[in-house]
Amino acid sequence: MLSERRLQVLRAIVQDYVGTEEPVGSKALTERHNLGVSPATVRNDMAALEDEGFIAQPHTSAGRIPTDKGYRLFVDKLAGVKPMTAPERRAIQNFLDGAVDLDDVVARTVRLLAQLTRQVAVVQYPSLTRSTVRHVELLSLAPARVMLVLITDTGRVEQRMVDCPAPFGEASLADLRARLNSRVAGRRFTDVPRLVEDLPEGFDVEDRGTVATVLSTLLETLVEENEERLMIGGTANLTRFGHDFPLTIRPVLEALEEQVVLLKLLGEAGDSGMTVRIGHENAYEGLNSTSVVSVGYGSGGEAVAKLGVVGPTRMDYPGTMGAVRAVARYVGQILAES
Amino acid sequence: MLSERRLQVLRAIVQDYVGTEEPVGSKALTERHNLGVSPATVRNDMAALEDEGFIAQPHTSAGRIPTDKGYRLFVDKLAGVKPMTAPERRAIQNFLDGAVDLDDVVARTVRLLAQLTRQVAVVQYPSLTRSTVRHVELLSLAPARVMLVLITDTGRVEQRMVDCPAPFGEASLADLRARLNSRVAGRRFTDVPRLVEDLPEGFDVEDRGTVATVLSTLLETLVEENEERLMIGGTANLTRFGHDFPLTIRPVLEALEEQVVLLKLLGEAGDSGMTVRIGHENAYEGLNSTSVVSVGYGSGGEAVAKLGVVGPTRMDYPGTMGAVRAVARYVGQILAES
DNA sequence: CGCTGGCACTCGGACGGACAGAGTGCCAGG
DNA sequence: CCTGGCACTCTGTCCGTCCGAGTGCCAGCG
Repeated sequence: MLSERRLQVLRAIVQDYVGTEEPVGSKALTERHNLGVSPATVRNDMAALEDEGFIAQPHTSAGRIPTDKGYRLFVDKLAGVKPMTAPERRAIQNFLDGAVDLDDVVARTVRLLAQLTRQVAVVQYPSLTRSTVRHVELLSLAPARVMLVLITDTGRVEQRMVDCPAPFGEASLADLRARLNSRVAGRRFTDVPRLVEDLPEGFDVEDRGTVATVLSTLLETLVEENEERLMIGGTANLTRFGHDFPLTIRPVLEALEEQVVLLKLLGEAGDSGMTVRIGHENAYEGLNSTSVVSVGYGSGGEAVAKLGVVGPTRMDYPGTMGAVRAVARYVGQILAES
Repeated sequence: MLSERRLQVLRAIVQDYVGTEEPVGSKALTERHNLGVSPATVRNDMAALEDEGFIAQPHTSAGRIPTDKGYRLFVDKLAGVKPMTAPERRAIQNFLDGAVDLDDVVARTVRLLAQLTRQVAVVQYPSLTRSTVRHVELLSLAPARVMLVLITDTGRVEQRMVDCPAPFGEASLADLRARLNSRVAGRRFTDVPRLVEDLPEGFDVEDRGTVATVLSTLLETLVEENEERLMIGGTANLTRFGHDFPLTIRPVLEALEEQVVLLKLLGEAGDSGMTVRIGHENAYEGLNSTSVVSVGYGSGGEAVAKLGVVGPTRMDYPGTMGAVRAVARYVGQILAES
């Protein structure tokens, strides 16, 4: 077990390194933090911390920088979450309150997060699978062509074109619309398949094919995982990443373009509470020199989607975590109101 | 006027510089292109081209690189558009054919363009203002709450929540829906305001307020320019930009995040045919070291939106223009089919 | 036993001069 | 008008030196 002072030394190293981006030496440490001991003592502590794998030196006779393991300890034990100041809270609320629809909420959230943290922000659209159905609408566009519109409690709208095997009258359509809504409105998406299972049986033989087609399209829409959408922003902040650009930045940009990767990343994060993945803790290799801070948000008590930021492992964890948590909270409120 | 050979020299300089990214000297030119003259002659031509402002040297005694003006001449007079090869055409078609809805078409187009050109791709969603209305749907979500869904001929769907000043019955809603659609279905967006002007007059006094509210929301949706959406991709290609990263790349990333800037950029481009904006020809300062190649695309003869790529001024213009044109053509076909 | 000051050592980054190579401009001659 | 030749200029690179920051270790002190 590490002594109290050694933990303080680690904390000081992380803080200084995050601030200066340069390896920090024993002398600078004692000058900037009054640890009450001499550089020589700090050197001994540093050697111990290095043995344990919390810090490393880029070259012999250079200062130390934290390792992923060091950041992990810092986040877990040495630092809290820095709460937003009152003006910041007001700014967040004002900014989000102006949103006119779901797209706008998400867009504003991305901008806000990117600005607050000065990092890359990622916001997932409220997930279909955890939402409930508000309404299902069927529109006849042509005799054998129906548009299916699905509206969720979070305001998200999905639409699909359905080519029917046989012409489908307005009356039948109205009938289907009514029956469908009476069964699924207000229900969770996961329950829908069970609820509509026997629906075709109530219809005339000639319409059953069409009903089945419509239903299967509906179910597809519900499960289709690749319909999970997300929005990213603040990529310009990547330029503040480090000195060796092309190599570091490229895989990150690539990862950000692969929505699948990002969704997986957010998906792997814990369901409740804030998750911080540091450097190599990220399964995706291109993000090995980044940290991801994410948290669920939702309109009620339950999380319907996640949001977070991607930044260099050398980031201000307390501040970032504070911003992410605060934004998630306010977005939840906005969604609950609408 | 420049002699034929001097134009050839300029063409050769552009081609070599695009290929190597390094200033090109007189000797290298004569070796790689058989111009039939000696380096000394080429040097004289280069001096003339430099006097005219088509090329420049980064330092005394370095090779020459083309200026924006040089690229302009190259694009206008010296190079054509390189057509896609047959396999490339097939690949484009195959890739786009798999799309399931409008979002998917746009997403695939972005990926495709980014891959083909190895640059940043920008695709604008089919514009509302130039489209026609396919259907307007009204859904009652609560006694005084209506959802307005607008479906366009290009498959785009917009929805808006409307808070009514007074409760609005199902019968009235159905009435409004029917009257509204009979007037606007199949019409161009720009005609809609005129067509619905006197609509509230046909309703009971107590419903008129609600009808007016719904209509004004509809009109808002139609004109709201900031609803012009676009999708970008291939930002990872920015890492191939140049050597002096942070400075070059940052303003570009910032511009790409400002959808307003991009929309303006595409908007300023000519309505018909392909537009190439080189370096300082771009009004937006952050893009002064980039070129933008854009073209309109549409489902019929008329363009409903634009797409293009953003890359370094040092780009393969013929190839890029070929790819952009080909993709626009196929996207138009896909839209016409659906 | 832990902290401290001192000391020798190592290494990276900055500085500066020398050098090679590429490219130019100019000029005289064909 | 083209060409070969020549002197010049500039950049990038290599190499040796030097300086400073930082370390590890050790002996001494409380």
